[in-house]
Amino acid sequence: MAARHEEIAEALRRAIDREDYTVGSLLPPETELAARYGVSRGTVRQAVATLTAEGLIGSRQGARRVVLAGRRSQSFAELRSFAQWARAMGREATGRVITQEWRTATAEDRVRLQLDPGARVLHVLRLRGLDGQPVLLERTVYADWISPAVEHIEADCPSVTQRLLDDTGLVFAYGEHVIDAVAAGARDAELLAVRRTSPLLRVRRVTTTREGRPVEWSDDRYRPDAVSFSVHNSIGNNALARKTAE
Amino acid sequence: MAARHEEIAEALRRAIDREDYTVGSLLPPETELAARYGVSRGTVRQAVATLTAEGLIGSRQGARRVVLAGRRSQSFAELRSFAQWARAMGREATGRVITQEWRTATAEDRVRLQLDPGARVLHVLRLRGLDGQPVLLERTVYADWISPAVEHIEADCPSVTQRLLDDTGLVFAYGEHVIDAVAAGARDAELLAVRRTSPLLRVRRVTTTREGRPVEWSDDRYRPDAVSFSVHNSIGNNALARKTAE
DNA sequence: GTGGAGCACTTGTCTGAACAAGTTGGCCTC
DNA sequence: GAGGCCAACTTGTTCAGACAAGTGCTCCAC
Repeated sequence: MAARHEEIAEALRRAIDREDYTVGSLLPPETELAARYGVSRGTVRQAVATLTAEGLIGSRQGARRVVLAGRRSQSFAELRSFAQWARAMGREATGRVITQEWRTATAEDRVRLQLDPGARVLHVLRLRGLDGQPVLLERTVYADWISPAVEHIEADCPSVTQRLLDDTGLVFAYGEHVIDAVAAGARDAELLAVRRTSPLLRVRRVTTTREGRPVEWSDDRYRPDAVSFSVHNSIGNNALARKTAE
Repeated sequence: MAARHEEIAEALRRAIDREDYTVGSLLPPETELAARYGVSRGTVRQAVATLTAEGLIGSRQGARRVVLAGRRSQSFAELRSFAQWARAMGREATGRVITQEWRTATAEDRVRLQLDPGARVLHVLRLRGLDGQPVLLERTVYADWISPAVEHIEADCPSVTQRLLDDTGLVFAYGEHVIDAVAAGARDAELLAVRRTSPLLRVRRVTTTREGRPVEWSDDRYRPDAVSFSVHNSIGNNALARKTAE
């Protein structure tokens, strides 16, 4: 936390948390906040823009900003790492590799991961749990250039993301997620301890490095009684988009 | 489209669409863009910040911005209105009210919609389709102050959002969405023309006005073979958050 | 050739100022 | 009392400049 605008954003978040500003109430004007924190109006605007993007407050020209949400659905709960997310919630994440094998990249793999023809990719089927309960089945395909580092990670490593960061310095920086629902197959049902045909929440995602290079793509299936997703959107900020089947 | 920074954002979007900048390539430096469009660096930064939030480009201090995604998953495809979204995709939206009735607000209704005890709310069950195929079943509860306007809308109105805007000037400005999966019940199955227990994608949402006042909350169930959702997130921008069951 | 130092380049942060545009509430008129 | 107009307030847009901080490349020494 170096930047002044981040400090101010955090101070405002805490104030909302503390209910200094309750849901539905109005935030002070920018000029007042600028004076209070001893910064220029631009810096305050940067701070409140962050909160607006997070969905905590609403903003429109001419009117004072309004507090939209109170409970801080821990937005630092990173989507990047299952283990980091679990720890942030005070839960313990477990992970276990079920199967792991090398295959030649299919046409779909090559498109999603920007690979050359004939590249060898690593397919990993991993079961993940929260406090001992299985909640997520991941079918992940890793790009050829990162697969060797993934291959030798022990089967019960709780955080692959952290492990890759420590070993190779790799950071998962961007992700594209497509969400739908599927019926559990026989394998899914057995591993997740649900009945066959019971509904699962599916997230297909592609993760890329800071440079924009795809690292992995994955078909993740969650037990919907254990995990859900939440998105905030506003008139000027459409993070979530509806899609039709291709 | 009045603001200069929006024009520049749109110009850059089109350039990425046209593949003037291909996926993985680098965007010109801010100073060069500023010179090209005859604006200050701050205005360019506002434009590229928009594209960064949309997930089209990646940004990090010291390095040139990189193009992350090419295909413009029409991000103006509003999440606010099913009908507007369908039209933007060149599809025809239909809607039909199945049941509609007044009830006294439950405790849950009062919390979600910020209502006083004893308020009367309107429950509407609405089936929506794309090009004649049923794809979405909406169970919506409208706040007492807007329900009278909703009550008299004809049963087959294709766009309730548009209708409320025309009739009352109401704008749906903010939304909080929680996404999971459920098995189709008997009623769901019959109306959506799927087998009972087949998986449905469920979105529970609360919509508010520009002033931050809740208008409606809804349990929407989509046929996952027809509709999915997509979200982009990045290291500094977590629109999507994972949640555990309460 | 390998590693490190250094440098040019690029993005991030912040200021202070000015004007545009939308909102809100009060006042005045009819 | 109802309606409309206006003025104060507040957020949105844009500018020009300065410095901080991270990246990536070249070049040099070993």
